[in-house]
Amino acid sequence: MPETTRERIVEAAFKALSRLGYDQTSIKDIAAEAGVAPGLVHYYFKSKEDLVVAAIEFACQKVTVPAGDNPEQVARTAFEQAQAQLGELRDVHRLIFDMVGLAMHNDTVSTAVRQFFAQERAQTEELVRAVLAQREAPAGEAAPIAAAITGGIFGIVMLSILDPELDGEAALSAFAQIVLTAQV
Amino acid sequence: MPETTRERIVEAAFKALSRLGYDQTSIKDIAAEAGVAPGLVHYYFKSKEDLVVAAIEFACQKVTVPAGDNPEQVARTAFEQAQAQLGELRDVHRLIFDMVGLAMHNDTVSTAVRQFFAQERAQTEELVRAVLAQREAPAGEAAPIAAAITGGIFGIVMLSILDPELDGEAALSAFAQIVLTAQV
Amino acid sequence: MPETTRERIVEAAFKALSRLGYDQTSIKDIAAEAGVAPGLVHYYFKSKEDLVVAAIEFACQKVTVPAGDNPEQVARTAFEQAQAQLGELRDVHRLIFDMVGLAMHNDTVSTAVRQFFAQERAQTEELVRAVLAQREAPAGEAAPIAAAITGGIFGIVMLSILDPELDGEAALSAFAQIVLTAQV
Amino acid sequence: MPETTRERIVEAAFKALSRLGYDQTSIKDIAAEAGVAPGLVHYYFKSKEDLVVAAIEFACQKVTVPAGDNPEQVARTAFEQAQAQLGELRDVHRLIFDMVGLAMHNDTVSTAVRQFFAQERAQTEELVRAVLAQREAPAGEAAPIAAAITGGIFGIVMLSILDPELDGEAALSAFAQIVLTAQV
DNA sequence: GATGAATGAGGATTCATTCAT
DNA sequence: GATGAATGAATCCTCATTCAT
Repeated sequence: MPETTRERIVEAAFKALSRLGYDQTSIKDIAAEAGVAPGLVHYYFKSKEDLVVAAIEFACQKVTVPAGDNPEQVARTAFEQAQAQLGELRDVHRLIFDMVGLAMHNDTVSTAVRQFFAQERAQTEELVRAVLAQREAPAGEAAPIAAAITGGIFGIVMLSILDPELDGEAALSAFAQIVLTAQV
Repeated sequence: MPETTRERIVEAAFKALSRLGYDQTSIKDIAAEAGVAPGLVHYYFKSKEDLVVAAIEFACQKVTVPAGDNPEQVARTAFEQAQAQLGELRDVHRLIFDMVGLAMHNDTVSTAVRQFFAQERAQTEELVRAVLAQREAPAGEAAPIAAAITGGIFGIVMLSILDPELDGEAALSAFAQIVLTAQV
Repeated sequence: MPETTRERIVEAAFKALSRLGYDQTSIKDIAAEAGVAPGLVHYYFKSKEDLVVAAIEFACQKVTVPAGDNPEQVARTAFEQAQAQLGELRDVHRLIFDMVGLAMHNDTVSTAVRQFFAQERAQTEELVRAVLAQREAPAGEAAPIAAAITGGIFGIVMLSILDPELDGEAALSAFAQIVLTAQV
Repeated sequence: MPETTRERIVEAAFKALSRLGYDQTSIKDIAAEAGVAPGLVHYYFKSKEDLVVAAIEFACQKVTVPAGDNPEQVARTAFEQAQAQLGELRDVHRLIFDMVGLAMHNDTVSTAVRQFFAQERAQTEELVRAVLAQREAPAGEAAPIAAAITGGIFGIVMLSILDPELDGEAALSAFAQIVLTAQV
């Protein structure tokens, strides 16, 4: 595994940030997690902020997209995948929601977080267009619909992370049915 | 308006936290905003954490609920209100999303944030039940549906706060249509 | 001795800076010298820079000026005083010459150091004018003469601090004779 | 120009130190200025201190001395040269005055700085002796006189570097007249 | 209730120096 | 000779918290 030191640090940052949250994670924590000296972190990253951005980008890579020929079918799969990721990508989600707070007050981080969601929205929009085309419906509302669906999924994920009592899978199921049976 | 010192501090905390974010807001900032000495904050609140909880509870009070006889109509109003609150309650939303990050790593705050969303979900669930009853549909799925709708709205609000380019109102409109025309 | 904590810190800064030099003196050193917690230094002074400025101003107060009726006589006394201060104000001089280096690269400190020398120059200029008047000589060149004399004295003091082998008193004597016997 | 790497580093150190000051100049800065890797600096110089000494010695070489048959005339030329150097050797002077602060607390640097001024003083003393001989005056006081003149010139240069408002040339003119018309 | 001085731990960051390649 | 990754100590500064008044 030809992993560079830089990559080790980014991965360590991702883990530590996801576990402890931005302001409870010190550079020292990250260095310890990566098994390097604290000073080395600043050799690769100008500031904590910069490292956080790299960690967010690392998180982005963990997100995968379903593909297929039948749009309606892909949409179903996407919802199922969202349910599966409730567990699989818990660390990514924790990081992202932690960063949302930071993003509201920090431009650099804001850009990275926005990119994460923009990427999600773009993929959803593409799928929405395909489904609308399949249904021979007008595609005019694809953008707001995609925003609504993306927002919807992440909102549900957020609630489910915050409240372990809440059945996230059931909520996502309900959301899937709502979306897939709606008249648009 | 017989506002107590304690209330002044809570309100100042709400303002400062909403504006600057949790870890950029110092007790000194809050004391300055309230016009009191820093030491006094700890007279009323054991710790910063405790004050934050009070600020979250203060934010909860700002949230209002639509009411009415016709459930379907109330639901429509609720979505419209959500759109209006995109602007009106921006400070509340900023505070809440800032606290989400904190809540994932801090039990005390977690409880307060969970309560905020639980309250929202409970109100939505009640409305969902009413609508389902009106439509003579089975009410079994009311809880997950309410979770999906609540999550959906807050997810969209979150995206719209993060990205000023995103048209939150249009997304909420699309979401309203999706939810109201779905077959459940 | 009704000395405030703030004054204790300034005095400690003066002592420590004069002894160790700017970049070898840490805030911790100063706090220790003052007998207070490190954090308190920043309670009174926004930054190390600010504290240094206060220390320079403190040093300024230690400088005294001779006075008298006969200008020529006052001038002689002033040179004698400069010799005496070679020992008495050694700490002030060490601080000032240490700050000269800093002043060349730091605006805040530059202002303070400039003020120190400007004050010296102004006093010298006043004396030069009085002597020229007494001698019934034209006063036109008072400013550059004052600059030359002030610069001269501090230059000699600098050399004498740098090189313990150099006989500062003798050099100041020679300088006094040069200045007092010159035809201007 | 067969400049060795070592020389490139020393020159880069001179430039960087003169521009930024001792403690604002990192080894990395110097390496960058020289176009070499940071590690190489320590291959040629045991420590930053050692490099600084080399830079001071490099600065010494930039200082030239007037020569001639008529001592009184050479003295005049020397003062004129001092005025010209106000601009030409500004970088040397900046470096030297920056190092004065360091020299007071650091023996290695102190030696180098002392040597710089000792060299100046020796040249001045030689000239003083020549002038005194020409005037057929006793040479006994040559050493303190030379110290006074050297200190005087550098003191004026220092004031003029510190305060751009001060007319250094005029002050040096006044100083020249004082020295050349004095009865010693 | 209210003040604000005082504490001390902890954080990000910088940097001279070392060393394997 | 030359590189640049790696180290770890040290620094300034911030801040929640305490407490005498």
